[in-house]
Amino acid sequence: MEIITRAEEILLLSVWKLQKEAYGLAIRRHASELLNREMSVGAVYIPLERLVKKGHLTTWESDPTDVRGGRRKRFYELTPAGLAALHAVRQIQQEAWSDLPRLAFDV
Amino acid sequence: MEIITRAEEILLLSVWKLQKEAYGLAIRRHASELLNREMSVGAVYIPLERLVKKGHLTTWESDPTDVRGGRRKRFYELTPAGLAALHAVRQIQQEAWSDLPRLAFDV
DNA sequence: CAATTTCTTTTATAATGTAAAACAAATTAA
DNA sequence: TTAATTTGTTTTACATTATAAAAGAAATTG
Repeated sequence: MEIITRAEEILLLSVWKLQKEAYGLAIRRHASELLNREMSVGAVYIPLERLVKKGHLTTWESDPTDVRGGRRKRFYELTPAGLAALHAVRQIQQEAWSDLPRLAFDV
Repeated sequence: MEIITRAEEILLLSVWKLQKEAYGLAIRRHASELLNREMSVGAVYIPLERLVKKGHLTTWESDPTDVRGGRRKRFYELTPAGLAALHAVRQIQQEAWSDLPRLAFDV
């Protein structure tokens, strides 16, 4: 199992969280909130495309809705492989953060 | 606060964990165990050097010991800034992993 | 059909990650 | 006293990932 990067983790979790509203700009907004800084558009779409290619996400283009102007949305959904990758990284994190000794400062 | 990468997180936590034994190859061994794969030498020393430059680690070269052959060790220690960076990333992780809805599969 | 809105794609570059090779400093053996 | 061995670090060269900014597309509204 290839370990995912932090950007990939945040994007996969954003897709998971947003469920039926997981499209590019909404993912960008959510991920930006998690990170407390505005992500650029490219910093979202390019990793998303990579995650699709790796099989961690599926994607499709929506039909136009009659609710708004603007271009069609591209939606994303987590695959079982994507979920497995998240579980794997979670496990590593928990292991890495366990049994840390006291420090000389700021304990 | 610049968010650290996963490699940086693993290396900082390894330094923290190893305490007085935090030198290059020992860090490599520990981080490799955490990730369940052998990290190359460069994959450790280069990010370590970057972390020193960013102020997240301090480093110094040991005196030779009379216990073994081999070159002197370069030790590393976490700085308060490094600890703060770890706390920051930890907080983001906890937020990102909270309140996730049920999935259609493998729940 | 021009203007506006919402959204995605592309481009170009910077930063990070990695393997492999080279190099260095110590001890031990011949 | 030097060759061999051991342990460790540094350098090099390249692949992958991250990012900002610009461009392009598809929809609605005036």
